[in-house]
Amino acid sequence: MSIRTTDTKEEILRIGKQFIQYYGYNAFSYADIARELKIKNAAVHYHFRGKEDLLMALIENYIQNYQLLAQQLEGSKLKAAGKINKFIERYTGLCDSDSICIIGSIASDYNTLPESVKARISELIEMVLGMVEQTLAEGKKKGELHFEESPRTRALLIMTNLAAGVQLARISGKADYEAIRKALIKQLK
Amino acid sequence: MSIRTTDTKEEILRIGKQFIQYYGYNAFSYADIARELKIKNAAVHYHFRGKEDLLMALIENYIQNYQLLAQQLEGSKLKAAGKINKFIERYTGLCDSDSICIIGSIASDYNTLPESVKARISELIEMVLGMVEQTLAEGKKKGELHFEESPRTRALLIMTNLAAGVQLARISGKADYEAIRKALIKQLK
DNA sequence: CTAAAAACTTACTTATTAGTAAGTAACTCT
DNA sequence: AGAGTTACTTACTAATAAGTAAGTTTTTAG
Repeated sequence: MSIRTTDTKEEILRIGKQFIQYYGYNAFSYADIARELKIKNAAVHYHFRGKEDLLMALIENYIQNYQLLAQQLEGSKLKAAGKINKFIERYTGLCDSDSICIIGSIASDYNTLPESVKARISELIEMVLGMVEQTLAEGKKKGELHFEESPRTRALLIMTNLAAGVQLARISGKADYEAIRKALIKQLK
Repeated sequence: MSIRTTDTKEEILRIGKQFIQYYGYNAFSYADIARELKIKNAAVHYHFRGKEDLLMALIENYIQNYQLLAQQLEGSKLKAAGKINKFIERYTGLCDSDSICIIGSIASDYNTLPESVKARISELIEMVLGMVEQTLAEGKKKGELHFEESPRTRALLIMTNLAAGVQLARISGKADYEAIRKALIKQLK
């Protein structure tokens, strides 16, 4: 068993994710990925038959990643506000690297995607919204969080604030994102 | 003086706007516009030297459009809530045509744009946010609107809810947008 | 050590992209 | 009516796009 210092397939995923978050899905090519990793065009095609396959793989990664977060939160002693903050932190991280979340990025290009990908994105969004919704519902039940709307609506409000917040931040600056972030936390108290 | 039934330049702008809002800025080409209008590629280049120039023209249109709205609101007898509703209505309209707002669309492709365009988008966003902020501030002062945050922050929250709301709606359905819309209105009471 | 499988590169193809130079038709102004 | 201007079309170019077939190197497993 040898130790592999670099795994090309994972590197492609890493760069692909970076490009989607930084430039947008329809603004980069396999050639760009190849150039970045100093491999050939065809090598990218070897690992991912086409761009859609790469995107699909990234979506699967994203889903797994959130499922992992769900498990961690379930087994944690964090209060509801702390759990919500874990979601918020992900967006704050994006903001720092002038990137937007994959969902927000893909949302702009949504009508250019094949049905198979659209369907999976839909599931991903349902999952994330469901997680936030459940966390909010529990927090409210325990008296840790306070809000007027239904948990679903509150989840929608929070996630749209965050998704568009990072989009806005790279145009008008991080101060606006920070204002949003602080307001979100305060609103739940 | 002849009556011109179609003005190619305006048709190009119309289709360009449609494509940006439906497919995204980096997902359509001049050839697509030409095909749609049954003119030649070069005719599009004649009116707009390059894609950036077309985008810039659309941004200018957008700015003018909002300035017009600003004038209309200033001279109107609408209460603050009614004015805010005028902003919301624009997004509701987009939602109905499976489209997203130009700003949201461009935000995804922001890092692929030349500095000149970036700067103008920045100004556009400042203008829109400023308008909403001012409306909110006046409404609060008159006791017509109620919210905790600063007018700027509240404007950020509303506009990000709307921008990402329409993005979300074409993936997860219009019901989610409607929930957001109603919550926004209710929150200000 | 060796065969097969995995991970590539080389060398293409076909389609699309943005863009332009040169020509033509139509309108408009005097 | 004729000259200039406007609004195009025709016919390209050069660059980039996705994708693939065939060959080569590297790794792994027996």
